[in-house]
Amino acid sequence: MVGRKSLKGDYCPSARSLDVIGDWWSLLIVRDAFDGLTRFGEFQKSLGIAKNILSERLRTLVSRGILELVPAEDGGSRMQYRLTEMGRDLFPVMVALRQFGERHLFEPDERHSQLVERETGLPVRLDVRTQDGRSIGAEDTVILKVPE
Amino acid sequence: MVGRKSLKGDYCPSARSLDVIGDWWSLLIVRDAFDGLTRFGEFQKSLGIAKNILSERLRTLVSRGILELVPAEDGGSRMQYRLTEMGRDLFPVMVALRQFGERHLFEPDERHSQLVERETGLPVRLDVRTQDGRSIGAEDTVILKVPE
DNA sequence: CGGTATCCCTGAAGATACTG
DNA sequence: CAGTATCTTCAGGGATACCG
Repeated sequence: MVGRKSLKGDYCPSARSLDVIGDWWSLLIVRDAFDGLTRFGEFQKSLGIAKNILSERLRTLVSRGILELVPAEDGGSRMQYRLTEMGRDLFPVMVALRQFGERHLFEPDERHSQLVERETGLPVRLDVRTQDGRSIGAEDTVILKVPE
Repeated sequence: MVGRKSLKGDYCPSARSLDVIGDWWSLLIVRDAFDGLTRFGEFQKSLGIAKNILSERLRTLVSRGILELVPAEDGGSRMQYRLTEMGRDLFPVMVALRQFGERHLFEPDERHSQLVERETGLPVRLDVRTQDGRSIGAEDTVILKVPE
């Protein structure tokens, strides 16, 4: 994506994810998609990105299966970009980024947008757990490598 | 970081996070740090990155408070890079990326590394919940914007 | 080993004009 | 409105040489 080698063949799932959505604009587009944006113009206005760049990014995201291009609901001939099921699986990534930002990148008195449950207004959190539900930290984990 | 405007002033925590760790190399360095790497040479070998680039990235990560440079444990005069507490708070981000990659970017028969609890060997998972512990999806949430 | 200093090159991003 | 087509710029990144 930049001047770097692809990580398609890497055995590490995180690396592959970075290869697919690891560039700045793509993540911001996905963020906006979670935020309900669907139209080319909406993304452009929100991001202040050049149209050709946006066009290329959207096309890439569609080709990777993160977004899909579907007829707009308003019945017109226009199309809209929507998150696929795969795209929606990026939700935890977005929440994790948000949580980190909230915790470390705002001054105490500084306000920021909040992610809450629609029905109840309760703040949304995210944590790492074992399969049997115990919450754990990085220190408690280890990576099992694939034998080369 | 690339040819783009800074998001320091953005009200969205996700955007700010991307501003701090949103480039490819930084995330891979952080991944390796979680994996236990601490030395310049270890990162270089693992990533195959040019030394000047690695040097600059490490310096940036230190200046942002993600990594810290501490005397090596072996008593020598060497230093080592370690995750700060703030850096360790990126753990959920890494796990989220990993989980997405595992789910969507590997063939069914393809093997990948695994993140497990050290003590028990149990796989590690991550999910989004409300404050009172109910697991929820993106559809159930909404973003409360900060009034401009 | 653990970097710093240069040089160069590529390609990502912006601006702008144009099209259906 | 929703893009495509060009052109240009500029900084990120690789290679290499050098240093304590």
